[in-house]
Amino acid sequence: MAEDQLSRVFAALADPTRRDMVARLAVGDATVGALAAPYDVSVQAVSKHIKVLTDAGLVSQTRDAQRRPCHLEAEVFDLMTKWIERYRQQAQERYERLDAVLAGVRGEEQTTHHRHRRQGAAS
Amino acid sequence: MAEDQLSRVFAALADPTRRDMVARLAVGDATVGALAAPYDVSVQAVSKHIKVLTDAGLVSQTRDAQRRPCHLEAEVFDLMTKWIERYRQQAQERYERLDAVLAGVRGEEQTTHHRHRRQGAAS
DNA sequence: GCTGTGTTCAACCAATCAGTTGAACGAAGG
DNA sequence: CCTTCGTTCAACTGATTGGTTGAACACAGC
Repeated sequence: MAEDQLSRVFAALADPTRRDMVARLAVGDATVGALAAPYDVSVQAVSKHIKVLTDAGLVSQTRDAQRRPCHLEAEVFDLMTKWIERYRQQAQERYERLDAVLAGVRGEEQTTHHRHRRQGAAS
Repeated sequence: MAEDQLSRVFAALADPTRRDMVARLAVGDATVGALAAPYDVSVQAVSKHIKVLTDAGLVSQTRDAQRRPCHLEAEVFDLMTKWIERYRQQAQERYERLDAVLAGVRGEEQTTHHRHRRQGAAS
C-alpha cells in the first residue's frame, strides 16, 4: 500500500531536525558526518534520522569510499502533494458550494464571513 | 513558531486513521460519534485523534446541543504545501543544473565549489 | 599488516503515543 | 427531578521514538 509509505513520509517530516536535514540536502548531497555537524547530537542519532528518511523513501545513500553520501529523492514529495491537494481541493469545493447555497436560498446580506454552519447540508 | 505547527501537522497526518478522518471531513462536517463509527476503536480514542488534529489546526469544533461537529480547516494545508514545494523545487533545480553541468563539461572535473561526486551514473 | 576515519549495530533509557476502561460533564427530553 | 446521549477527562498500559554509549564494520593510507 502507498498508505504505508505516506505514513512513513509524514512521520519522517514531523521531526524538525529531519526537516532541516531535508532542507540542507535540497541544496546538495552530504555525508552523514557533514549532516551531523551542525546539530548538538551524536553522529549515531543522525544516522538513525537518515535511516528514517531512507525508509520513507526521501533519501538514498550511495557509497564513496568509507563515506555514504545522502541524496534527496524528490519524487516522494509528489505522493504527499497529491494527497494534500486532493483533500484541500475537496474541502475548498465544498466551501464554495456552501457559499452558493447560502447565497441562493437566503439571498440575504451574507457579505461577511459566515462562521461554521454545521452539517446536514451535505447529502 | 510556524516550525512547531508544521511538526504538529505532519505528525497528525502520519497516522492512517487520522488521515482517513481528514478525508471524510473533506466531504462534510461530522460529529465525533459519526466519525468514530467506521473504526474498530472506542469513541474516546477517536476523540483523542480529533484533539491531535485540532491542535494541529487541521480541524475546528463547534457546538450543536450536546454534539461537537468537526470541521476541516483547509488553510493549514497551505503551510505544508509551501514547505514541500520549496524543497522539492530546490532539489529539482539542482538536478537540472547538474544535468547541464554533465552535458557541458562531460567527464571533466570542476574543483570550484561542492564536490559533486554524485552517485548513480558517476562511479 | 596496522591505524585512523566514517558509519552503522546493539543495548539501554526517558518520553511520548495510541489504545484501553471508568467516571464525569453538558444538554435534551421524558 | 432523573435519565439518556454525546463527548471529554483521568489513570493506566504496551509500543514506539529520539536520544545515549560502546562495540563492530568498511575502507584508505601509512
